[in-house]
Amino acid sequence: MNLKELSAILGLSQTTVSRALNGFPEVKESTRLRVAEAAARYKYRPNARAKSLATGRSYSIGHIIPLSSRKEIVNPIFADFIAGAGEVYSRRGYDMTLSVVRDEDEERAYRELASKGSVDGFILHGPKTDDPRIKMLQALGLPFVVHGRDQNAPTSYSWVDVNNKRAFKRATEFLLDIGHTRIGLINGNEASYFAARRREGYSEALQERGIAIDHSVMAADEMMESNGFEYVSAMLKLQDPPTAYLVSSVLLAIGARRALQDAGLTLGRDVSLVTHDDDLSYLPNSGDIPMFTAVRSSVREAGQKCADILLDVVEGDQQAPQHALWEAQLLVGASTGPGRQA
Amino acid sequence: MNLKELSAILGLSQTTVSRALNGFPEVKESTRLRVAEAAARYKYRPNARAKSLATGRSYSIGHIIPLSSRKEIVNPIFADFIAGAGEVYSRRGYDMTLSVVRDEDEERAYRELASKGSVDGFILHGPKTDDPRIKMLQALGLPFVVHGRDQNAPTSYSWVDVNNKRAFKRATEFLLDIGHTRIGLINGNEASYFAARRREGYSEALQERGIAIDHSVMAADEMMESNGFEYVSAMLKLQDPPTAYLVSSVLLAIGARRALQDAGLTLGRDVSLVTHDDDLSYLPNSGDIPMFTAVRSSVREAGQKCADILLDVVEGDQQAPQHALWEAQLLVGASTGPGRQA
DNA sequence: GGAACGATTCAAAGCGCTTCGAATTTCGCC
DNA sequence: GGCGAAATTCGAAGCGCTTTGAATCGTTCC
Repeated sequence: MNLKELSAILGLSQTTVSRALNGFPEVKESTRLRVAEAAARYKYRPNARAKSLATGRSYSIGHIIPLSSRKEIVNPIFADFIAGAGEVYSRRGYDMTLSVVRDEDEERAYRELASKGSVDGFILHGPKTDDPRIKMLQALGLPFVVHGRDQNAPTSYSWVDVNNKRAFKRATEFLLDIGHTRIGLINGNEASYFAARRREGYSEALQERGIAIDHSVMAADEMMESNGFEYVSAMLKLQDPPTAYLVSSVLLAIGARRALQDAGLTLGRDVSLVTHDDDLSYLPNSGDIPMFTAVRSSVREAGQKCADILLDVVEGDQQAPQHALWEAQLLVGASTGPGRQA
Repeated sequence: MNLKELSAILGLSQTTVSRALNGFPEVKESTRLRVAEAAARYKYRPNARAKSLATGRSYSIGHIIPLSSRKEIVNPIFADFIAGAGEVYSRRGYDMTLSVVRDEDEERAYRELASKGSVDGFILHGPKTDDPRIKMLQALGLPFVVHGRDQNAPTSYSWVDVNNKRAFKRATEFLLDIGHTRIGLINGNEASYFAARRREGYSEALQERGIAIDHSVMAADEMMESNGFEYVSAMLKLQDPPTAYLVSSVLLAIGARRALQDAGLTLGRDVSLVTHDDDLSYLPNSGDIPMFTAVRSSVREAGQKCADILLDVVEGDQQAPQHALWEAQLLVGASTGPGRQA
């Protein structure tokens, strides 16, 4: 069933039917009703391609998911982020166009989706420090929102981010307050802006208490279980291993726990750990007493927020770049306890 | 830059330029070259919407991701599955259209994407036993491939699946062989066909050895860390707790390990565990000695296979339904050891 | 030299929808 | 009863591409 057929059935012009369906004011109310009814009865749905050709809008938002080419890892937060964004898209009548590409093809993927007219805007994931993609997207001219941010970027743009520096500073201070002075950091890849900021927070907290930065208890890499295990295992072999760890994701924390367990150490008693918690649906860290003490911020909500901001821009309701900087909650769980007196 | 402009520059008709670009035979070779060169120089890319309106094809594949409405959980395997499928789409010139919807809206989402003409086909995820979506998709008339299968479905369709029953039977036999007779099962939601099959494999292996099925050591639920923890914790409180566990995902296994650890038990020594391993990129269970003994099958490869099969159908190279039934590898890792003599 | 034919190229219609500008109705009021 | 404005509705053009059927060009062959 297409517009032509539907209007023929109704004995109206395509113009009127189209307007009735799209809520234009110049259609008589009784006509609108009649049209709506017929549309429902014949299950008429406008062809999205034709509509978008006619309007120049595609009603689809592009997400480019880079595949770390060395390790072929998909960032596990995508599932939840996309769930959040996807809810908003559905609600507001948009689709999501996803491209999974290797790092090196990422820029091309953006250009292609844009020049093919497949999307009305983009969500940019995981910006690096001095991320060239931001400049590129601005040049492309399509609206976009960044999940995360890059303060070094030359101009302004919309973003949604967690105050990563503050979160990690607070987490570090929390560990210091309960008596730890030797704190290991297992961070995400520090080329990413968020990880760089977390490290700054960690460093700043230590320095303010006069504790020297020790690179032998700092690591930065992909946030996967095995890395949590590897880096903590390595640090345990040091002369004076950390008595506490600050890690950048629950997956790292789980790996860390495994390493500690293998060494016969118990989390929350022998060693403390604070993790960043993206509140992933399949890795809940909740309950009466969460298993990990954590700085938490929901990736899913970030997805919703990014989508809402982007659609506001796409629909022209908003011109000026929008920002949302969220503070992470500090949640005390079972993985922390007083530092042993050295 | 659009076709009209490009052909004007070249002094050719749109027809010829279009044909040159799309590899039709009736274009003089020298002309084709000239066109290709100009297209590259001016970075011409055909407008996907216009192309698809003209051809009736959309060059996009739909994935509907259901959000478990009770728990709002996104299945963590999606990230890897989509990475696999996405690679194939990119390579073969397709996009992926993703919709995240609540369970109850799923059927509507399929219909909508289909009637809007937004996609050329679908991938159906996680079929349940007697899944109504399969019938519905057949009625819709668009090609589709199921990741997993439902043997109770009335008619034939394409699918890619793991031999879940065999895998779990082998895993159970493995545990039996090394001396375990009391084996707990922490399965995925058994409304899903894959989980039902796994349970069959488990049951069959036990029955063949004359061991009674005991529902008090069987659980089936969402495959998240916390559930692994909860169910194993509960089973540990039984009169005679299992000496071994068979679990349906690495996340469950991780939760199980935590429960065991909290009870002062060590995996591979006091208690054994075999897990299904989807080989997720951020949860690697590898290394010289994998941390978990596992039956493994790559979800990412399944994504690739599904995509390839689907595109073959979409492009008309294939008519008959295709099937791929993969056997899982049984990988011995560190989580299993001889059962204690009771 | 011209008919016949294959090789190229082209003009125009059409995909299904929106939207501009014009035409037609309807209505209030003198 | 008739006029002008407001309320509705309509015809047709256009979005950018593919594709059909026709036109043009260059060769070959008698």
